[in-house]
Order: sequence, then C-alpha cells, then structure tokens
Amino acid sequence: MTNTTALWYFESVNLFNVLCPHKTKVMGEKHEFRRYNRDQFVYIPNDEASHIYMVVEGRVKIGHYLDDGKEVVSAILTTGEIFGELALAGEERRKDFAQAMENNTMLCPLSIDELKALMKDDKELSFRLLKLVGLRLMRLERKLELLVFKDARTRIIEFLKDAASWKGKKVGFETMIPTKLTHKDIAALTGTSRQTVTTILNELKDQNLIYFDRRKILIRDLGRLK
Amino acid sequence: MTNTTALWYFESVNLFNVLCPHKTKVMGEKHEFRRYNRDQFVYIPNDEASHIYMVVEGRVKIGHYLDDGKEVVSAILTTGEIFGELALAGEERRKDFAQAMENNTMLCPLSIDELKALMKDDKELSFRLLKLVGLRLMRLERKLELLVFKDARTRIIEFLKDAASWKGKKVGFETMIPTKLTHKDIAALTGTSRQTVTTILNELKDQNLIYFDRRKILIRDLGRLK
DNA sequence: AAGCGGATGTCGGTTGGCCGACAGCGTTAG
DNA sequence: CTAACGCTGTCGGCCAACCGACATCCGCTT
Repeated sequence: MTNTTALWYFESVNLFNVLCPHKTKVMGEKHEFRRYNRDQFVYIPNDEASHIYMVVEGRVKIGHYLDDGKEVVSAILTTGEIFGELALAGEERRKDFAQAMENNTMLCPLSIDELKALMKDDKELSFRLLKLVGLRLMRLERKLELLVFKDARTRIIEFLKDAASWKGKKVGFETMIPTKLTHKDIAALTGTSRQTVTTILNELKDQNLIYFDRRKILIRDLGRLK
Repeated sequence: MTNTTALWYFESVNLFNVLCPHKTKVMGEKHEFRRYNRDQFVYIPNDEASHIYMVVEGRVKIGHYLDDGKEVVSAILTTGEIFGELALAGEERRKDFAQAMENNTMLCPLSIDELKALMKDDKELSFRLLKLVGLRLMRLERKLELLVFKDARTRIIEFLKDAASWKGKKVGFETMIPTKLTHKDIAALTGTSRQTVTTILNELKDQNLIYFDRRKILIRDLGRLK
C-alpha cells in the first residue's frame, strides 16, 4: 500500500485515513465501498449533495454541462483522490456530475451529516476538512493562472509535470507515467483542443523530450522539459 | 448599516458578525482596526500567513506577480469583503499580495491562531469557515468556466451582472453601479485587455444597454443585457 | 476475422482578441 | 493654475490556437 499512502499524502489531508478508524468505530458495519460500472453516474447536477467520496479503484470523471449541452471535464480522478467536497462547504445540490469511467470503479462514500457529527467530537477533523477545501482552492488558483496567462504548449507541459510528480515513477532521468488518458481528455484538462494536444505531444516527441503511446507517457528528463 | 448587512449576507457566512462579539468578549481591548495608505501593502508574497482580514473601509487589491514581474490582479475588494482566507486553510506563507488602493483604507484583522482557539469552543464557527472557503471555491470555479469557455464580451457582461447584483441599486428597470474601477481594472478582473473593455463597453453604450462615466455604470435593463 | 467506433495525426482556413501606437481628456498634485 | 500623468478611445497588424475535414490506425466486440 506504499503507493496509496503516497497518494494520500499528496492530498495533504489524510482524511480517509483518519476516518476509516472512525467509521469502523462510530459507524459500525456501514464501512462499505460502492461499486460502479463504466459511464454510471455517481451523481448528476441537482442531486442532493449528501456525501463526499474517495476513489478506491477505477477512474471518475468530474464535469458539468454548458447551456448548449456540451460536456466540460474539470477533473479525472484515480485511486486515493477525493471528490464532492463542495458538499461539506455548503453546496446543497450538485452543480457538477461525477461519472465512473471504468467497470468496477469502487468508491468509499462518506455522509456529510455523519461528518458534521464527527466534527463536534473531533476538533482536529475540522482543520483537516478546512485544509482539504483550501487545498482545492489553491490548486484551482494555479489552474486559473495557467489557463489565463500561459499558452497551450506551456499548459500541456505543466500538465505533464504535474502528472509526473503525481503518478510518475522515476527511473534514472526518465519518468514513466502510466495513463489511459486520451488526447481528448488531456485537452479537456488543459483547456486546449484535441488537435493541439496531438500536435504538441508529437513536437515534444520529435525533440526527444518525451515518448508516448496509448498507455503511457515517458518524460526523458524532467529538468529539460520546458 | 443596512447596506453593510447586505454585503455580509452576500458573503454567505456572517463571519465577522459572529466574531466581533467574540472579539470583544474573548479578546478584550484588542478590537481595533488597522489603517493603511494608498499603495501600502497589507502583505506580500512570502509573508507569514497569520491573519485574515475584512475590509471596513476603502479598497484592497489582491494579486500576484508573474515570473516576468508583471502584476496579475485577482480581485478588488471593498467594504464587507474578506480576504486572506487561505491562511486558515493551511497556507503558511502568502503566495499573493494585498495592497490598499486608497488612503484611509481600514481593515479588521483576525488572527488565525485566535481563530483556531475559538474553533474549539465554537463548533458553529468551523462550519462557517468551511463555508467561507467553500464559497471562494465555487466562485473561482465559475470564474474559471467563464474565462475558458466564454468570449470577452460575455465575460464582461457577466462581470457587469455580478457587480450589479453585488453593488447595484435598482431604480425601476435600471441598475446603478457606483464604481471607481478603471477599464484596466475591469480588464484584469475579466481576463481581457484594456482596449477590449473600452471597445465593448462602448458597444454596449451605443446599443443603449448601459451607460457609464468615470464614476458609475448604469445598466438599462438587466434582463435585456446579454 | 471482420468490422466498427473511437483515437491519433495532419492540414489550412478563419478569427477573436492582444498589443503597440497615438490622440484626446480628466484628475490630481504642487 | 498648470503640468503631468493616468484614463479613455480608436485603429490596424498580427498570431495562437480553434475548428472542420479527412485519412489512418488501433483495439474491442460480436
């Protein structure tokens, strides 16, 4: 579980680590995961915002729909990542959707009500939750800055670096990122177009800064990638 | 104070309203405001993030600097608005700056340490703080969506609508927004250029959808503005 | 094994809006 | 009062990157 622990660390608030003991103690037998199939929705806009979730297995797409019905992807989450946290920051009905991207996606749900109850006994928990939401805020600010002030190439490179530090395995100078993300996915996550992603990734490949195929991205040298 | 109350309501978490009694009780004589002069910094990047602030009077610019030294404005705050809240979400050193825009800008500072101490006695406070940060998150998500998926005209119009609902005084169909924001300011807040703001505002004026001069913006009919 | 849907690769045409430049215009400081 | 600086207004050049179109290519499904 070393890897999962690292993921939790990255979340910077080891929320579920704290809560799973709580759950077993306080919530008795309700300590279960939920299973989802590919394309199944965890929640959709206007659903009651009653839980937050941690991804145990599989992938979850977070996004919402524009007026014209077009889908906007704001995040694609994997093992160890938390979503739905706006529910505990006062959101009553979902504004976004969460959708499983793979069969057998396993989620650990956590009821807001129970969480609030726990907060009364556990002062430390309040800080952790505050940090969780605060961390989201900081990340979003970074994303905003990238999107507004950096060109497509820079955004994609920053995305690669993030992914590398987050999921990458280092071997010498090279960093290997196993990923099922399509160019379309990367485009959505970096605010660029599908074609631009393809072009820029191939540019980087030609310069031998990266290599990639359909299941991984390999960064030759993180220091040289810019 | 009706107006100020309305502002607090908009903040959705009546934080300082709750805390001022606390302060007078818990903090005794420390219930003071701080005064700043035009262009004086409240904090700058790398300062210790030890307080959050509410604007009592005047205006405060929040922003940060890009690598090339260019200034990025992320918000311009007036009476009743709160800033520096990342400090209570785990930020240790400021990443942004806060700068008074007018002489005699008055701020009400609130120490994070004291706040944390208060949180232990006041379970309601934890929720409020969570809501405060959560609200920021929601707003930022909206801003992100506007910046990425909407064109400059739409962004500026949305900005006008926001300002109207926030600071506007309705008189019949018309909404009057008193403001000292320059086109440059509006450009920074909407992620556009100064020239684009000037052009679009004048377009809207020509279409008689708005009127404006150097100290106010008048929206003819909120329903028709789009 | 065949076929089909989705992913990748490549090409131009098109354009929103940034930016520099410059000319009034208002405010403000002294 | 006056100078100076910053704000507003307008034009045109320019370009990043979006988008449609189309040709593979891959891999899953039946």
